[in-house]
Formats: sequence, C-alpha cells, structure tokens
Amino acid sequence: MGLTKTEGYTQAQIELATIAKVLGHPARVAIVQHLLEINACIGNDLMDVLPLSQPTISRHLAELKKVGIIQGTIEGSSMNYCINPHRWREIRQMLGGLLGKEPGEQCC
Amino acid sequence: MGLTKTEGYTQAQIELATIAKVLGHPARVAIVQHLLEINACIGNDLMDVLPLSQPTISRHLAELKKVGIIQGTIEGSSMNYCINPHRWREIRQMLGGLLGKEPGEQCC
DNA sequence: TCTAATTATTGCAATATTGCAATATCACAA
DNA sequence: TTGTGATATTGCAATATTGCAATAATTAGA
Repeated sequence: MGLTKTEGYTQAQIELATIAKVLGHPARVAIVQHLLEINACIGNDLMDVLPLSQPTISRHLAELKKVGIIQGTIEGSSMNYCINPHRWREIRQMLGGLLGKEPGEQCC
Repeated sequence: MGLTKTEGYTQAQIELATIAKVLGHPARVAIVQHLLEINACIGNDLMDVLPLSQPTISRHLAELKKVGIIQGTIEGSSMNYCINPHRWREIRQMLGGLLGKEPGEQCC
C-alpha cells in the first residue's frame, strides 16, 4: 500500500528511519554537504550545484527543513539556508548510536 | 517522475544516499538493530520481532542484502542472516564522514 | 507603479515503495 | 514419496516520491 506501518516500532526506530530516509536522496546529501562546506548559502546557489530545476530543489529543501536538518531565514527577497547545528549533533548521536555498534565476528 | 536522477552527483553521494535510503524504514532499522544485538539470527525469529508478514519481511531482508549490510547463508531449510562486519564498518565510515563534519556557528 | 529577481506552490505524469495473500521452492523427515 | 517447515517470489492495490512547467507570492530597485 506504499504506506509504512508505524505501530510495533519504538519511537527511536521511527525517528532514526525518518532521518535516514531524508538523507536517502543524492540531492539532499549534496545539499547537506554543500551547506556544511560553506556554512551558509542562499538557495539560488544550489541551482549551480545540483542538476535539478528550481522547484525541485525547493522541494528537497523543504524536506530537509521538515526534519530540522536545515533552517532558513529570509534575507530580503532571497533565503539563507544553513545547517541547524543543535539538530545536526542530535542526528549524529542518533545515527552514531546505531552505526557505532560493533558487529560480532563473522558468523555466517 | 518518481525516478531519481543520477547524473550530476558524485559516486560517493549516490552510494551514501543509497545506504541511507535502505536504512530509511523502521522495519529495516529494527532488523539491523536486532542482528547487531544477537549477532546471528534465523529469519523466522523476525516474525516475532516485527509487525509484518513473512513475505514483507523477506522483502526488507532482500533490500538490506542488496546493499551488503547483511549476508545470509543457507542452514538446512532455514536462513542464517547476520551483519556483514566488513561492510558495516565501511558504511560507518561513509555515514560517519558526513555526520562527523562540524557545522559552523549558528548563522541564520 | 512597473519590472526583475527570488523562492514557494500547484498540477500533472511517471515511477517507486509498501504490504498482504497466494503460490512456488527447497530441504528434511516420516 | 509425501508431507511439513522455512523462505522466496509473484501479483495485485494503495500510497509515496520525484521531476518539471506553470504560476503565485514577495521583495527590491528603477
């Protein structure tokens, strides 16, 4: 049904999956990398960085914003998007908590 | 068109997004956590762990296997799935490389 | 005011994802 | 050989995602 079940999982699992899902598109990975790199950016710069149209970029930005990875403030008639540092560390904790687990020895 | 463009991104960005996407579902997060926890598992155990039917679980396992996170060996008429330790560390490196970047000071 | 620049939203069309029921496969045991 | 248990595959149906063109909304400047 294209609809992900949510009952039967912990809140942490759902949050983790939600974050991972948002990072699950090369355009959004590229946006995050770019923002981390230059540490601030007006949305229009992204037109030169991504192989996508302006509306599509706007959509990806909206999704990153929805989970709090980025935040934007209005700067005249343009936008200033940047990483939300607090949220970013939170996400690092969440994903790091999973990734940090050591798998046992080769078992099969 | 529901189809993600791949030209215009680096191979690393695409790989990173692919991994993140696979982890972008609570069932798959739960499977990975479970496998890391018990360090081996026959697929049928998952019926008790996940709120999903057997065919659906099988599909999620196939997706985890496709990107190499898990591997399975045949054990009689059942399967032994476990984390691929080498691949897991590789993934930790990839995602860690992104997550580890420090965002600058609050800028907007 | 009129226009240009910038970003967001809407409206499609195409493809992908998720889920279950039904069925197929395969190994093992009786 | 027949049946049982375990897993995979197929075949839907419903929803989600991705992308662009067109358009709206907003601000700044002439």
